[in-house]
Amino acid sequence: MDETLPKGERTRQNILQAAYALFLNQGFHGTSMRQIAARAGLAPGSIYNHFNSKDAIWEILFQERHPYHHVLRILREVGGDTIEDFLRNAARAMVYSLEQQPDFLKMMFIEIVEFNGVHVPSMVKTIYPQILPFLQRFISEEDKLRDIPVPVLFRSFVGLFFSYYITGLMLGNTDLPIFQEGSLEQFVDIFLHGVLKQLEVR
Amino acid sequence: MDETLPKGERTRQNILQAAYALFLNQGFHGTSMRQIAARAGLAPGSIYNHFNSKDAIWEILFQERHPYHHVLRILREVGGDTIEDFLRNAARAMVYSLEQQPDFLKMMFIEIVEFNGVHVPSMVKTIYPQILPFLQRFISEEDKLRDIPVPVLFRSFVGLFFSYYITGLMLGNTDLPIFQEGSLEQFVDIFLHGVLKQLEVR
DNA sequence: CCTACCGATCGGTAGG
DNA sequence: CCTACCGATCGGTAGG
Repeated sequence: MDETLPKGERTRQNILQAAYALFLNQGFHGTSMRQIAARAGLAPGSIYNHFNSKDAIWEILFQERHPYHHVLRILREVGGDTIEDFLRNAARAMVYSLEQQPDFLKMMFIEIVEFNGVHVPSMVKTIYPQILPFLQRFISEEDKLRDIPVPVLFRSFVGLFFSYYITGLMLGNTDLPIFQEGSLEQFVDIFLHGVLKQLEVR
Repeated sequence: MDETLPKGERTRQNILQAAYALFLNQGFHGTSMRQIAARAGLAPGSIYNHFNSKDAIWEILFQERHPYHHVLRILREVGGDTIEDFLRNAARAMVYSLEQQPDFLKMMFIEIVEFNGVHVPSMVKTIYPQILPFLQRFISEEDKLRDIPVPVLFRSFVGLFFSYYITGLMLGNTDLPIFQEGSLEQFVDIFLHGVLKQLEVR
């Protein structure tokens, strides 16, 4: 934890970090304020010096730690001369992220299961301007792409990782052949082949 | 409700139906036994004549109403001369199901968010034999398919609907152009193009 | 003696 | 930031 922060802000961050870890593991309603306080090293009532309610903690976390921050950062940082390279590199970066913190997509699932998505519209308003540059990138290379609306392309690409994540969890930690290493690379390959007019021979 | 059932069984089914509806709307920990009882037309304590605990209710529901029943029934019932027709018909049936009961995939999200997937492995054991015939179908038409492991194909197809569902919720009920009618048809089109060696001209 | 269920209440914990 | 505590409600069980 950053020692240079004012003490109050440090405590606030401790609470957020504790809540984030607990919510991802137990869900929102499965986590008590007492658990959060204990993990943050506080007395139960002290959280309310920093947040008005349990819901308020979720609202902050959903804004500040929504997976879209991570996904957009990846999309911004990866290079690629062609749209194909760009998508492959982005997918590879997503694989790496999912390995590093396998649960970071869970934020979205918690919002849907426990809040019925009530915080989603305002989040979309925030995201939308940040998505436009990438839609632009698809549009600028439209000649290489099949005739599919660009927003659908983008949605389909993002959906790929949810598809991979949820089916992975559905298959569980079984040894069935259906669950094998490298599947995501193959998911991406199916997507690229489905989206590009022609694929380079590789 | 079936009047021919013995009264005890009828009550049991009322409880399961009430719990199912409430869990899909509020999540597991967000639903109280009292709410379930009220919706089933019972006194709060009476549930315990039929189930030992709240968890026991979830375990039954996760077994009996898991989306895989629905998905496998669709796959069994739809026809199609070619693998392409089969996949398109199956996808169309899934679209219809998602329109009729938009939340039926939520079961899986609740299990992941609120139970960390502890009930998944035993469910997979039950499913696996029922999946094999469809894998077989892919294998029998392998000559029409690109060189992708069949289990990955199947997983990718199932994942398509989760991808569509979750990105739909992420986009919320906004009027943004990214969310448009017919997107799922286009998702399926991308998948088919990504999976088939050649697509019929249409 | 069984089932299905009641009103009331158990020990603990929820958010505040 | 803590201790102490509230109104209410939690999941689960009592006797009849």
